[in-house]
Amino acid sequence: MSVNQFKRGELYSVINGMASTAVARRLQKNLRNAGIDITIEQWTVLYHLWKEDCLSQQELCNRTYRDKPSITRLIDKLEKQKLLKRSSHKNDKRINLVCLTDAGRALQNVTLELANQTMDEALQDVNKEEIEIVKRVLQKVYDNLNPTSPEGSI
Amino acid sequence: MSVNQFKRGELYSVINGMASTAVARRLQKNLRNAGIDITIEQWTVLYHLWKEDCLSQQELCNRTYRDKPSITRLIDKLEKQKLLKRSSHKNDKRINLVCLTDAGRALQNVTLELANQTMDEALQDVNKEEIEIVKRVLQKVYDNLNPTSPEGSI
DNA sequence: TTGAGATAGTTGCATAAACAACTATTTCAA
DNA sequence: TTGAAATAGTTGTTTATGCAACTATCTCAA
Repeated sequence: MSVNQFKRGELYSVINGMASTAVARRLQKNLRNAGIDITIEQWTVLYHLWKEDCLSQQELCNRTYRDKPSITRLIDKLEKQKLLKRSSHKNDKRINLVCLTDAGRALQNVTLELANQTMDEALQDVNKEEIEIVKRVLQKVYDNLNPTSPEGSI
Repeated sequence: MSVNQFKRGELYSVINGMASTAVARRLQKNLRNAGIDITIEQWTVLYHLWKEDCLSQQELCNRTYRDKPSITRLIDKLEKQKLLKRSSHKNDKRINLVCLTDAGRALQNVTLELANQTMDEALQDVNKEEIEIVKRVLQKVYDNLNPTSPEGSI
């Protein structure tokens, strides 16, 4: 018999969606209220470029857990808004390097502050230890379902 | 200073998406492999009807954490597939009662088994206590961001 | 009694997701 | 050396989301 056979239906709802959707909506709202006109999905791409600029699209796929078509289209939009720019890799013409523009870099501080604020709202009255457990469990869930994923990268 | 000021950027990624996306993709794949041609979003609607049949669309919104247009369209699709049926409320003509058909009821056992199986895959090597903490924290996150939400309903 | 406001549901528009099928380039082994 | 397989990226199709604006019905207080 399954170890987790109790109330798994409910568990599905918990892990899948409700909290993450609420957080996403709130961050989107906070961005909008600040007059910043990007979606959270676009923000996520920028976030990874702020951590390390000039990544390939494939690398952005790995880091954002999205598939290649999704990244292609997100980058299309961000390039149209002049927040980043595609350029060819010197030695490998298959690869697009995606680099921030000044406008893209300019969004970093404001939006990270908004994201932090959003997480503060979300995590009121949740203590550090509990947060660590949630992080570890959700990472474990991910790894269980993606055996060959890049290790521990969040 | 914020209580949760450590690595909140990473936290965002954890709570928002990566695990829930992985679970959703896996469940979708398991459904597909079993030859069952519905999306997980559609499945979620059916799930709540299996728990309690003949709910209003508004009630389905509350229970699935989706907005009204989303539910309208999911129900459009499910009605087209003859898995459920809209009917008018006797006393209040604004309300659509959404009830399962025999075909809709027939999917219950098979797909719940697949969902349980999926959650077992996802939660390998995660113990009960940790799961309870994750449930509690994510519910807390949701409540923090949705002050007037229906209590504890998962 | 009536009409303003609340509630239930629908439609339109923009964005994003998954998946399959496609092109271009590179790698590597026979 | 060359060509099959691998890798990087794009396009098409279907489905779903959020938000705003809309219609229909109901409630309740002046």
